[in-house]
Amino acid sequence: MSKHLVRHLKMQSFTEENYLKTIYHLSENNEGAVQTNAIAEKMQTKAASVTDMLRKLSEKELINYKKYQGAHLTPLGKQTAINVIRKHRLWEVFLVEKLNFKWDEVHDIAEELEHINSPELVERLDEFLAFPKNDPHGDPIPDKNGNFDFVPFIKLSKLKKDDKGLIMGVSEHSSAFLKHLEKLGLTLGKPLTVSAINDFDGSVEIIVDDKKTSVTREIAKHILIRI
Amino acid sequence: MSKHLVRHLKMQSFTEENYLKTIYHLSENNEGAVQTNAIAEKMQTKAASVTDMLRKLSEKELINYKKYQGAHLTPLGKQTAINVIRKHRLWEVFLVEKLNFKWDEVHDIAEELEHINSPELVERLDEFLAFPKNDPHGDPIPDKNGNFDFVPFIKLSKLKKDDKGLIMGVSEHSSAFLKHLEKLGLTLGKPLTVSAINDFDGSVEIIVDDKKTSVTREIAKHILIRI
DNA sequence: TTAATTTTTTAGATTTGTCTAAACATTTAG
DNA sequence: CTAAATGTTTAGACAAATCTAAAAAATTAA
Repeated sequence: MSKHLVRHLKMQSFTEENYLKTIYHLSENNEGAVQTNAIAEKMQTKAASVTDMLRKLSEKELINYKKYQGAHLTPLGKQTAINVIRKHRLWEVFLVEKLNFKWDEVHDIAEELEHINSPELVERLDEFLAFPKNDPHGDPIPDKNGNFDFVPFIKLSKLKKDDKGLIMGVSEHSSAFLKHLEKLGLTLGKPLTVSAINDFDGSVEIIVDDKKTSVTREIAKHILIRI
Repeated sequence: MSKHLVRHLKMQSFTEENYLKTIYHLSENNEGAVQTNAIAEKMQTKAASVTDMLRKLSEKELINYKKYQGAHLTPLGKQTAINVIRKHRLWEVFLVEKLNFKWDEVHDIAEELEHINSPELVERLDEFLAFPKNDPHGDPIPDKNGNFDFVPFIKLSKLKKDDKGLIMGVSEHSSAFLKHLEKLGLTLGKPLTVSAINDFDGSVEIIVDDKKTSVTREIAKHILIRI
């Protein structure tokens, strides 16, 4: 890594930050230690590379790690991860609100911007954007102390016939997925009603804007609803 | 360098981009080949490291380089350098105009932002900022084709007694330098008159806002004037 | 509870960008 | 026009992050 990127005191490389972020996301769902292979898969790398990095992060006291036992974040590592996530989501808001990008175009750019290291920049950006609570995909933006404004939600795939709700977010950020939702009129804040659930394949039939449409069970799992 | 930063087709690392930018700036003043030591000094690195990098950039056809003969940019290398400079200056405008940073606070942050790789982002940022012609230090911002809107200027150190002009820019971006100018009321666009030049040390006495002040010859060299 | 399978780690290489020390070229001065 | 000084390159090493192939540990299943 070039010396030109080296930061001030708590130096974390882009790569280290990406590992911490991945470990954070993987421990969001199932509590407990995060496994080497799970990290490798998420980061599109090899288990051997992950092992090397886990040892390094452990030496820096960013994670707790013992051989064959997986990893979990220390308070310092968690704080670092949340800060990267905060930056990612704030930049996404900027890209959509100020530069008129669509919600399916911002993920990759934010992956780069999230590593810019300037606490002052983050706070001023937050202010410029009027302290947004959620990013363009509905994900909560942690405040400067790392606290999330937690809003409970249910996966669309868990709803029953005749349940109603608002689309609050998505748990998949790929451009293909988001474009598909857009085509079906499924955007943030939209009210919907479940009109039927297909016994055979679990696909969900919904009514949005008075129009009937249907999504596969796989897609329904990634649509987050507030009832 | 992490694979997470790897760009699309014409992949240039941050380091490579910084070398190209430095070579560009060094060839702005004195035409001809840029010397190894000059690059090493500007980049705060060693001549041996520069030699290695020059060979690499030469293989990628970003510079022309022959042993002991220095380097100069190929059209491709020049285009790459100008694009980095364009991004740097646009981000500086953003930081000052939108996030209310002072002109002496933006250089280091822009050094990071200039490497974000998204042509779409740059064009949208340019539009968002209403296509600015100059950055907060007066430097011209190349357009998307790499063309500069060239405005001729003279260094304050070259003016004679009773010459009048406008402050159009600065050729030194350190916070200390810029804060000093600010304290003297020397900001962009300010009209000034040279009231005297000190024979002994070359320092320049000027009148700004009807107040008499004085700058050393070294400082005067970095203040750019349009008569 | 041994055997098969999966997961994880180790060993050894590779790439990028850097360094120091020493050798080699070029330029400048006497 | 040599000799000294300056500038540049080579050689060899190192740290970060990655890889493949093989070994070791843990888990699952018969």
